[in-house]
Amino acid sequence: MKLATWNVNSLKVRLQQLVDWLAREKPDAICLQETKLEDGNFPAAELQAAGYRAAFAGQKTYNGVAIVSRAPLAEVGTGIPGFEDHQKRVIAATLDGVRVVCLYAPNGQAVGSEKYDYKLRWYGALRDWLAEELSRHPRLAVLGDLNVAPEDRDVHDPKLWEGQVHVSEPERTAFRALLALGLKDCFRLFEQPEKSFSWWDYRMGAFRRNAGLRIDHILLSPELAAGCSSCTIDKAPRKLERPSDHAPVTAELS
DNA sequence: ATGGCTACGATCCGTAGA
Repeated sequence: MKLATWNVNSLKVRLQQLVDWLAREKPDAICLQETKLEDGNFPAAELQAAGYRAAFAGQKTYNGVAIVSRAPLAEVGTGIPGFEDHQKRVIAATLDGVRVVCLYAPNGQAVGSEKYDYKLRWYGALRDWLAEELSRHPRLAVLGDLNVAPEDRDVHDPKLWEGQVHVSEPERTAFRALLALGLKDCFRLFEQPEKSFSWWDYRMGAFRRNAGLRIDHILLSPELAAGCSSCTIDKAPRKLERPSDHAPVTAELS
């Protein structure tokens, strides 16, 4: 099984790029973030024509998540149970016997801001919920834009970013709390090129300079991690005209 | 230099992203 995640930064703008990517990479499922579409405008017909069905939870302008899958999607749920949130950041579904959780973590804006507090609260609620999901679903895959660069090697210039949002110690601690549940950072199960990133700022020629962060992640339960054979970041879509600022991340499972 | 793009919904600028 091939699973992927991609923050498309507007599915309306990136639909053709997504359809092209699906045709080329043929994943079994892809988790999308920042669709920025109300559910009535979700391009279900276009994706169906490409051979995929979808579960989605969106809103205008901001946020919005979707799971796009070849197999039927069962037990679809949205949001973190018990965590009141009008922002559409979470959708989960079961496909081919795998529980897939698609996440768009809050950005956090600036350390100490109200949005930063919300990010840490969101992570706390996420941890508790994933602990339950893991006990219910031994085959659990958590994919998405988690908006945390877990280690300094996930940051192009750790000195420049030191203490900043996405890198601050409380955020990294919140991220590690997910790993403490037994989830594995799939990308680090394998030898990877140095300076591997999944996001590059649109400004300052950041992509050309490879001035990026690795903030898009695939976390796997122990059972799925044991059968994982690869995890890669595909930089090709970032080179296209009008790209998303994020690249897709893909994992192969047996 | 604290900016520099991009998307969006609103106008011809503000908010947000990361």
